[in-house]
Amino acid sequence: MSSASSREPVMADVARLAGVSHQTVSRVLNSHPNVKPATRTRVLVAIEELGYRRNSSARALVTRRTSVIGVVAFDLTLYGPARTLAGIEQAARAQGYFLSMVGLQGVTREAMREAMDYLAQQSAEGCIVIAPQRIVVDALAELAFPLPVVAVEGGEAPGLPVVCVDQRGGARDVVRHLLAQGRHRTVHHLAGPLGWLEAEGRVLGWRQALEEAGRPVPEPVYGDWSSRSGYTLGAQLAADPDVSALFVANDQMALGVLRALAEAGRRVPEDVSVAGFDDIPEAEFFTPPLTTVFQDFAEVGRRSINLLLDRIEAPRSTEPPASDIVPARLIARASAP
Amino acid sequence: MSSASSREPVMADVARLAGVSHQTVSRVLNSHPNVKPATRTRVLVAIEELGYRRNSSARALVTRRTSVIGVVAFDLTLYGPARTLAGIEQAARAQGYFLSMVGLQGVTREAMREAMDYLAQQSAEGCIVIAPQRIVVDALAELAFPLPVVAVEGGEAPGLPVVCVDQRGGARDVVRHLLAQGRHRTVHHLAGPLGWLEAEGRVLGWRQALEEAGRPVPEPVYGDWSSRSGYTLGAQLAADPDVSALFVANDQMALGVLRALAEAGRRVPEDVSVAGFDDIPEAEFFTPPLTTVFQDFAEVGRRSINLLLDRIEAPRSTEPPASDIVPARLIARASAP
DNA sequence: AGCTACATTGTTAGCGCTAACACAATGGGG
DNA sequence: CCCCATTGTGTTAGCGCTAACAATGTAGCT
Repeated sequence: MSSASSREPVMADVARLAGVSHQTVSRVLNSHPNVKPATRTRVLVAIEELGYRRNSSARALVTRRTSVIGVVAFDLTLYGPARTLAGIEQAARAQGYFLSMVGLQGVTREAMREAMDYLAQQSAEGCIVIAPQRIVVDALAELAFPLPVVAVEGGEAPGLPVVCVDQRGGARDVVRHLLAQGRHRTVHHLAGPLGWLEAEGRVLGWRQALEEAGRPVPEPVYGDWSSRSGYTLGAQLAADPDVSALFVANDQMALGVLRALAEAGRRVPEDVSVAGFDDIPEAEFFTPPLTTVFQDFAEVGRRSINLLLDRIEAPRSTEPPASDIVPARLIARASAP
Repeated sequence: MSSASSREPVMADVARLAGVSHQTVSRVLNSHPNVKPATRTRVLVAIEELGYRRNSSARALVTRRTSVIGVVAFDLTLYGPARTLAGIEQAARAQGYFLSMVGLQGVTREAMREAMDYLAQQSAEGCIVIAPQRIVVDALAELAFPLPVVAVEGGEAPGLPVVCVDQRGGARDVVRHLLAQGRHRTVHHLAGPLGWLEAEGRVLGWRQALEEAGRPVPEPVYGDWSSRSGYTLGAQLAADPDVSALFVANDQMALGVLRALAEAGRRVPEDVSVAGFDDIPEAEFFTPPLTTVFQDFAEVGRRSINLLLDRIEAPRSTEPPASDIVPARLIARASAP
């Protein structure tokens, strides 16, 4: 390897050792065509010997490309966002991009602008926003940002490229599955919080499936994604004898619901059928195992990087922003067989 | 704001508009002392007017500081890492650093080296590794890396600065709590996978508490953190009439255990007391609510950034690497009251 | 031989910024 | 009224790299 030296080696050091000009070293590093194989080898040997690494700042300065992509996320302890981030990270790395993380300090226009400023400060080339709330998507569509943006899990948004899972289709499938049991007059819905696009999509799908089947559409109840809210609201629903099938907007809330139903003495699935959404790894081990909807977040991450890179490579494309919808998949388990 | 121009404004543009030299603009931006207030104002106005933003690459090139900190994480869908990352992100931003995410492609020396190379390529100034496996910490301690490193959740590691939660203390508290009920001869342990430092710490604390109390120490059973493994191994433990108190190494596995016990007809806590570890938000809504141990991951994130920044500011400090242990807190609930 | 075409390498000029120094302009103290 | 310290500002020289062009060499053809 390299002998300890006072400063990191630079291109000129490699050039000297290889007996070429620094430009030839640059050519080797950038895979330019016209370098004699023998020369290339000498350069590579010199690089290895010195443990040389190209200075990314100098490179970015002259090429005007930082290879940095920003990711803005609101809450990574939620299953979906964490999973999506993992998918994004892998896809970005595979394409030679670096990922810069920014947490959103609150769900406001102001926080959104702040996060974007922060990324612009780093000269990020583009940005993926994992923020499933309507207000964030609206802010994104309104404010003109200095860099290309792709929203993830944003439902349909006007004038904004979006990648998301087909919430509506997933919800429709669940409700159809519940109705197909043949013993429910209708399906009640414990929805996610208002203002969340995923929650809205699931409400839409649920309603559509009921209307399609000519069933009454009860008023949905709104939780906040947490098991706690599932428990509290589940207790109310458990007290309502009309409730015999329940579609809960995510698995965490469904956990709380299962608990509330158990406490109320209503058996699942004998008395009440319950279905969730997300297929978190724990869902299979709820009491009873939860029927739910699987979302391929890794795929969402991959597609969002692709969409973003398209926009980065073709900066002023006149095409309208494309959106990309990943299908959901019903997973039937004992809570609603 | 700014009028549309063919290229982004640079410092010289601001200087021209403010009628000063570009160096004065630089002084204003870097809060140098000797700038007349009137001049400073003129410069700030010009910056605002042009929508000027300093080029971070150029700045990094000359200062030799990128303000980038790398975070290497293995699996962000685990509760602890996701939480820790959030803490790190906030602390880093507050200190003016950017965060670059790298996923570890596997738990090997090779993957570790690869991740570090990737960060070195970006000229990250330092790096926090969220990797709770022994092999990763060993690799970290052995390989000499080109940048300062802090490990998180690494237990005690020789020659490596580490921030972690007091696993041992937390485990000890749980076991003491279970024994204090007065109706258990001993406490069985469903441990985390071998090779995970957190798992090892919890085994140590569990054993210590039992020995302290003069109780027999049964052979621990090893799971893999997943609810599935908790369910499978829980079924075995449920069949053993000696098992009346069970300390499970994390909440996810505890969920599986609760299910297995329920299926085996053993009531919790009447027949078997169960305790977990982590205090995931769902734990309160298990059936029954789970006694567990809270870990302050946000604090862990904060402290790890502080430790890393210390090492970055004082590059060749001769002091041995400091470690930092965050206390754990027992949360008693119905599963082991 | 002489000329063109092309492959290969070197030379030069920045990218946008900060550090170091140079140079006014000021303001007491002798 | 000069001297020197202090304050404010401008000038210059890079940081390490790539793009553009210039300068070789080398082969193929007439």
